[in-house]
Amino acid sequence: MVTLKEIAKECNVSPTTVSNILNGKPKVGDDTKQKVLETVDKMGYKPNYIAQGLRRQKTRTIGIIAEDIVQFTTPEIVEGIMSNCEEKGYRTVVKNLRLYARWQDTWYGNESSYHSILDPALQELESIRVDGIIYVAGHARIINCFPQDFPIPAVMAYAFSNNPDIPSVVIDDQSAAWEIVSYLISKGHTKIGVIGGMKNNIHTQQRLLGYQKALFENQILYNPNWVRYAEWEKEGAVREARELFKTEVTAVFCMADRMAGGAYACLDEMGLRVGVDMAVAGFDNQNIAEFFMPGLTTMALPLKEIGDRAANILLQKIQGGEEPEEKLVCIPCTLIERQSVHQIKKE
Amino acid sequence: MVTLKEIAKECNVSPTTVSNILNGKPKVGDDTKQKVLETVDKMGYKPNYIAQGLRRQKTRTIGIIAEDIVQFTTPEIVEGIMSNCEEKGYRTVVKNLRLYARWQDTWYGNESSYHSILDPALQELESIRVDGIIYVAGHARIINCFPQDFPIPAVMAYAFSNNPDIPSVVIDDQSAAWEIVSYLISKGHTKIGVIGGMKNNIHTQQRLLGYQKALFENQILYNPNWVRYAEWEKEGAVREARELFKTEVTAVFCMADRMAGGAYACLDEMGLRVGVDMAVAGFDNQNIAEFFMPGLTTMALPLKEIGDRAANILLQKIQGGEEPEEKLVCIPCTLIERQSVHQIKKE
DNA sequence: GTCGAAAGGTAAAACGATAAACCTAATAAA
DNA sequence: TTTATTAGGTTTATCGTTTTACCTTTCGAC
Repeated sequence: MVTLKEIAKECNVSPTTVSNILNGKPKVGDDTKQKVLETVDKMGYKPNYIAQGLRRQKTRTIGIIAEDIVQFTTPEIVEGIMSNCEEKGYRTVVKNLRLYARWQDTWYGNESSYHSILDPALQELESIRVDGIIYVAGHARIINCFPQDFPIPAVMAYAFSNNPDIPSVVIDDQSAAWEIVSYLISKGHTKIGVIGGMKNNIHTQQRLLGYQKALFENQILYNPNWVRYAEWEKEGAVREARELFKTEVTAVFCMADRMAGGAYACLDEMGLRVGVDMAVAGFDNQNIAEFFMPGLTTMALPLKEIGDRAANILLQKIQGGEEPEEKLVCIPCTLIERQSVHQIKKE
Repeated sequence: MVTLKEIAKECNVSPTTVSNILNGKPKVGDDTKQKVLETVDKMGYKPNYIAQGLRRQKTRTIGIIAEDIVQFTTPEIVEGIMSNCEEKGYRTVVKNLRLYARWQDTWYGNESSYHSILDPALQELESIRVDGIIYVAGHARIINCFPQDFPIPAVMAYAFSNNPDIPSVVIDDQSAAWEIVSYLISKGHTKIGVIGGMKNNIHTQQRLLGYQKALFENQILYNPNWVRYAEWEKEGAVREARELFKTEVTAVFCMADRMAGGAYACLDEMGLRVGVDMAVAGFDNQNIAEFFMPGLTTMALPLKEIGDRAANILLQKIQGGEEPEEKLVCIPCTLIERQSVHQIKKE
């Protein structure tokens, strides 16, 4: 591989001059500059980022820690981070924790097993001397991932840090739930069931609040019997839907598209038609939603934007040294209207 | 950040000794070793991979070039690469070309626009001084991505290189198509339609060969009128299915699950039931397949294994210097049986 | 004619680790 | 006794850049 020094020798100048030219420093003559640039091109010189990093003590590299890269939310968040970083001349290195694969879909390991997975990844990023780190969670919760005095600037995406110094970028669950439940109400539904995720999960709780708020604003009584909890998966949702659809609900708000799939399956069992006999609303706008028949009305997650904002905050911190004024950024979701929610007459 | 030199001073030994201890070299006394290791731990020393990389002229980093990381096949291939590399002590750096996003879903840009996207990514990986590169394609074709005398060891995943020195790891399209069509035949179907992808695409052509082979082995006449081409997407498949289902076919082999979604939609329009009135088989086992109603019988892509094998080949080349004996590795797909294919009586 | 500033450079040190060569004392072998 | 070997180190150079400090020459102003 050709080095600066070789370019310098070829042009009869010092390595310093070549370096100055390539880095756009002033005080170089036009003819020298041209000759050097030509030689660089001719000899196929590629700057050595390793050597640069060592000397500059800056790598222009951002570390991304992903809880699970095959989780459906992750690639798009990562892509949001990457494209923003790339635009600003930063590289990214992804470490995949494979959390859910390792915990065999239990969603929650214990704290010590978590740290035995996380800490080596963190170590590694420190050894690479990344300039900053973004942690991409698979689902929202409060995570104890960065120690109190963590030396590298960091940002959380899609979850909260228990360390108050770390900014977090999350979705606005409550408003999103409010929006889609309000939509159901606008279509004439007043008896609206809910199939939530895990009961103590932040997504579930916030979305339930949004549901309650929408009901309250429309003076609809909140009936706790119509609120059921599955485990974010289709099977549990089928089970809960069977019970729920014994009641007089005309619509159901499922807190995940996968669970809406369970509601569809249950209705199919019962010989009822989605969007005709029962309205179903989802959440996530996972790619499966458009293949449901009829298409699932749902809330689209602003995944790419989450990554984008997280990167913005981190890079601002790194480049300008400024702390963001808001430590918690909530991004709104978007209603995607398909055919699973029908209009009914008000009673 | 604490350095080797500081550890050395603290322990009254030379930096070399500390380095030797940390790298497991022989010729160090047990007491010195223990003292150094304690100090390393106490002072929180993290080796500087940047400095290591510069001195060793090896970064233990593999570059991954992804055509599009949000393409459904990509994350799992990448995960396969990452977990294999991690196991062997290699890091990975992902560059996302965002090809399909940039080409606005046309699937094919022209050669010069392609290189204006690829070349900077390649340059960047060279500047990082990666030890090797894996190119992860979004769909199979012959790609002109590495120049003839490319100086860094490289491997293609999910597509072919036009440079014969570069090994490729791809799926065995023909056998997979043969397997699922044979399955249809085993269920009594003899009039089997096909909805393929783009006509000149390698996947399409190979899968068609598998289809023909299965027919031939069962002495079923090949009827070209039953073979239609959509563009890998649902909408085109609906269009083609409308025509196809005017014929006497009892089953259809769709070369992508998304297109099977189109067949489902068309059958729904016509008031026919999948898995009862018409058998539908897919390809990909994309996550949507299990949410189809009834569940879609399809071929699962060995994505993780593709990544795993590609990494194996690359690392062997890097570590041992051996060229792989086979330049083209085909990985078989797996039949996933759900409910979209029913048994019919033979005539 | 001298002083100051600017233009256009160069030399040497440094970033943090490691490889290669070298050193010393103790022990073993001849 | 002499020589060789080994254990347990140390010294020095080096990887490819960039930074800091320094050096000329030229030109314009006074």
